[in-house]
Amino acid sequence: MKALKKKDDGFFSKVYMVTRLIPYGKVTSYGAIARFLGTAGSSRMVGWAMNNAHSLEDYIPAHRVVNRNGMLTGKLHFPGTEIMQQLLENEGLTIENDVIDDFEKFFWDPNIELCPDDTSDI
DNA sequence: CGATTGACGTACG
DNA sequence: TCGTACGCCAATC
Repeated sequence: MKALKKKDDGFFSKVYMVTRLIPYGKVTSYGAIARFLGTAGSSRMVGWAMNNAHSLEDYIPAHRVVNRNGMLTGKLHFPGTEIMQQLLENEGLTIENDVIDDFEKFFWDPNIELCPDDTSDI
């Protein structure tokens, strides 16, 4: 059964997995991911994972992950100060004053979309 | 090896 | 209602 079980080495792998699953034109929050992983209070780790994501070979759409307020807090960490905003706008979102307009409208909750029940076995 | 930091979130005053 | 303090876990200095 281990084969079926992804046995994510840890918190980070899960974060990357979920982040990669974020559909085009959608965004999510660190807290949502953290909660999906079962560690709602460890939202900080999600941010750390994003920081480490730059070293990953896999492409991690970190620009689709924002804070609870829908603010592009991590945009400063991108190669360009406006890269994150540009990417989101390219996906059809509207960024105003570094804040996503209608954030909840584009919000993508992994707990709902990914069916947490499935992860129980996978 | 110990202390600090870190792309957040929640609780409390 | 707004501002400040604390907690989470891992990585870095």
